[in-house]
Amino acid sequence: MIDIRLVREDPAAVQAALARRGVDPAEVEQLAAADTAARQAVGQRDELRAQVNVLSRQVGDARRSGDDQQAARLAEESRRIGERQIAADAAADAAQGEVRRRLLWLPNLPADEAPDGDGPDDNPVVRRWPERPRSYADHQRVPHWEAATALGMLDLERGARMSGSMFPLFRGVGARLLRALTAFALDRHADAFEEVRPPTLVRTDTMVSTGHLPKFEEEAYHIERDDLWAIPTAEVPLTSMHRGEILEEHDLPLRLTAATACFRREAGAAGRDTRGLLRVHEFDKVELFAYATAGQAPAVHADMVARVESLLHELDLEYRVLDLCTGDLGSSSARTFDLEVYAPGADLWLEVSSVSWFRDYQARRANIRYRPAGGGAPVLAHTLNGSALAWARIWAALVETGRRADGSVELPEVLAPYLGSARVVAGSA
RNA sequence: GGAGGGAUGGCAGAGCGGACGAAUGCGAAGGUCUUGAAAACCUUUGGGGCUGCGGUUCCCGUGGGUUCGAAUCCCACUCCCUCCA
Repeated sequence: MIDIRLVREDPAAVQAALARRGVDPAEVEQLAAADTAARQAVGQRDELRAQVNVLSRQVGDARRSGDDQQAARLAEESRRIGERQIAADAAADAAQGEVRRRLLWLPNLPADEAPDGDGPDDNPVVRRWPERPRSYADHQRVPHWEAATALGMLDLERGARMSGSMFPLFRGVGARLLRALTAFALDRHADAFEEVRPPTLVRTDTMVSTGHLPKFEEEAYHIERDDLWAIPTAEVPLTSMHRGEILEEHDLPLRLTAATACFRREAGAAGRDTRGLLRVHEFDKVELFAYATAGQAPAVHADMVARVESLLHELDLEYRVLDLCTGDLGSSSARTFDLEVYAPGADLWLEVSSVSWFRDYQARRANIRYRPAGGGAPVLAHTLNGSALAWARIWAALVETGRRADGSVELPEVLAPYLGSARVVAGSA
């Protein structure tokens, strides 16, 4: 949620900021009007409450001094006001609910530095590595769903038999490669990030805290019988890890990393990039996450991007960094860098990480604060997160990039400690 | 699955219908004393909303209810602990 006070004090600024991402200024006006109405309703309710409280105290006093007649009279008067208060209560609750509903649906304000744009085509490329585009041999121009299936690393057909299409089944070295990548990434972040293994099924509140609900309900798997949601990213449970808490400033930045499965319905994505591992309903991912002060946040954000890039260097994959424009920025995010890897076989840039700074948008939903080192009132924390990395697509890019003329695949040197001799995958035939 | 017990401020823990937003202890911050520290003593020490900054309102797991008045009584739910299967 954005700060309602900002809407009160400078609605034009909020309108201007949100207009950059296509929000109708009328929505801000309606929110401001709802807020005004809510404050009035709450004031009326509190006024009646105050009267009831005064009379109740007087009833007690009268009782104690033995004046039962006076007590009964005061009680009766208080009861009458109490009856009016019932309506005032309902009005105040409804008005506040309306403000909250509107706030929950409103996206975050983009950072000033976030580039303007209408959609994915307007995202500027801020960096690419290697600087000079690589050239690829013909044997690398084979898509992973062919190359890997031939080597017995991937079995999409049988995966689909179990769960439907877009639920991949990895096998043999293919399965081991996922385990290797996860271990590799967790090891690389162990210096600064506490490793966590959170639950992958979470309550509704937990999904609301990050902004995945109510707006993106269609994108998530929901287990109705138990009213639990399958997480689309470890960001969801990690944000709620300290939900409702007041942290100490000296504990910040508080950094966490987690390897989990992630689940996405990919509603509305029908027909787009559906082959192989390009777009799947379930994939493993290592996530980086941080709670920080406003002052720390930019450096923490930059560090996360640097860490992701460092992994990509080590895996020796060609990649580029995009600065997401306002038209493509995630709803909760103020600023996001996407990292895309080049997959020569599919001849596509694949998003493998999205490193986002949410400012206090999620913290306000999740009520995550910290106490300033010098004392004083608690302050909302900033949250940040990024994948490091999403393995299905990395897996695809590694297979395609590492494919050799004889059809075998050589995986990066850096994975040797995790793969041993399996680093080179030859046909099983 | 069944039977009990519990959930109160940073922590421990009292309160079980009316000056209770909450005793007490510990912890923490400031002060006195001291060359410095410890000890001792004094003071302060939960969070949110609205506000004409004088106030006012809400929060004792969550949501309802009873009552003039609820941390306290009733109901439901969630979570924790013990025992049984």
